[in-house]
Amino acid sequence: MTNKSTEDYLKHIFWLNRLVEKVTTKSIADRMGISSASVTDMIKKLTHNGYLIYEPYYGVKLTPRGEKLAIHVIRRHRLIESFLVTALGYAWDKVHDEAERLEHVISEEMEFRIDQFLGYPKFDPHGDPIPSQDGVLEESTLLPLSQLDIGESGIIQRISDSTSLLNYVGRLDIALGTRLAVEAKEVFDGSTKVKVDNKKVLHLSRDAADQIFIKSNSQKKIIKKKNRGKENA
Amino acid sequence: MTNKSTEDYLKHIFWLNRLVEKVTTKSIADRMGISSASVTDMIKKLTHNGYLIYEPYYGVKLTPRGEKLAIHVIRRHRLIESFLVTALGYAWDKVHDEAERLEHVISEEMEFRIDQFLGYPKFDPHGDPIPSQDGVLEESTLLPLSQLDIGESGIIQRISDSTSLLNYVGRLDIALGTRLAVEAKEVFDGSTKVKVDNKKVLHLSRDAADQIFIKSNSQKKIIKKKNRGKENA
DNA sequence: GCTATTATTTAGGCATGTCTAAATATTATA
DNA sequence: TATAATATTTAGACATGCCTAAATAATAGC
Repeated sequence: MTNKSTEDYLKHIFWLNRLVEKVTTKSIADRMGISSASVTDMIKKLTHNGYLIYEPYYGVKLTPRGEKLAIHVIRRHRLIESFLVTALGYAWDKVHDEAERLEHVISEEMEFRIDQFLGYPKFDPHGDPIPSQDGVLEESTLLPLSQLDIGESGIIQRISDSTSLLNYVGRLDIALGTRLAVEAKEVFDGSTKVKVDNKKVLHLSRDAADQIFIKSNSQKKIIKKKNRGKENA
Repeated sequence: MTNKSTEDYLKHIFWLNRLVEKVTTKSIADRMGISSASVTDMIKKLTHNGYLIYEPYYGVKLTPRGEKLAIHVIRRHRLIESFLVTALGYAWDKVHDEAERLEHVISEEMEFRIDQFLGYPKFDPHGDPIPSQDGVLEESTLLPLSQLDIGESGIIQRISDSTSLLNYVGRLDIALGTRLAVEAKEVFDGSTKVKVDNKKVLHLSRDAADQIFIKSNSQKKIIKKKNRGKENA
């Protein structure tokens, strides 16, 4: 079996790869909150073990083997989150940390039994797609709230799985399924003014609006957008 | 939080204490399958952290703090085993290893939610008592099969939670609730000949008969008996 | 194109938990 | 009780994964 560190590095690298052009030593260090020197060491080990290809200053790329393991960890994470909500009645915005630890210790059998218990779900409680058993992770076709134009509206389909974000939106009383309409966008700081369910009006920061995903009424082109931050599972 | 090693040492010491008079460095090393030198090191750390009192050649004793943590780990282990059986349909003799890993990572909240989900059970799937939330572990009043006399019979209430034993009894097709009657006992090796549910006849080794516990029809005195082996949770 | 900034690696450490081999202490036995 | 057997500890290593400080390499800006 692989160990926790390996799984964590590969998971973070997998997500970084969707966020930035080059997954460099420093970007990994920043994301994981550790020193670059430590990352250098681990990159050597992961490369040695066939999970990565590395070119200094250019960055790392996951090998098929590395990507497979990363996606497997994400699958376990999302299945566990779903299970905690469904079987144990956890609030959907409180499952992240528990899953973060459990994802490294459950057996294949437990993974399978959870999947079965849940009826082979396609999405987790945040609206994130659950990778299939054979390692396929669906690409999202949803738009971040930050890309909706003024006057557009839609329903929240996914909210990035980050503890601080979920805490925040939890306090705002919005969740998956909530309908939002964009009333205004502030050029200065990129914040968005939205009307919630035709009632309350909220101001969401650029950061938040980047991580809240909408199925728009007028579903339009998806623009490849680079943001940053420690979202995802 | 405490770490896995600390929890494992304390758990093993707790059980050893019920099995042998003196929990020595060597007995811990043997039980855990590691070297005595390693145990010496860890005893120092655990003593330093207030979990143990140690006297060379005499052995270790858990402090109240150490015993509390050991029992807490046992509680988590047994709740997890129960949960895997009840919620995920695991076979009762296949949950040990999974629980062995999960017991070190679940949160207090998860422990509580599992307990609640199960309806605050008093016993796990092997018939072992689950320690209460405030750290009380019931003493068993059951008799090991090895102590029944010829002609006595009873029902299996508990089978020690050891992977190899459970594997063995699983193949023999006996489980909690099975009625056994003692037909003969072999003086030479301590083995027991039992009739199962008035049908099949089985020969059980001394080792197995020590770890299968019976509620006898003629419930009699409990004799403090010392056995050995890596049973328990 | 050179210098300043930034990124990366190396060197040397530390903590954890394990090992083997050798030294030392204790207990058991003849 | 002396010696043999056993238990324990010490010494020196190793792997993992992290650190800081210093050295080196690359990129960016003037």
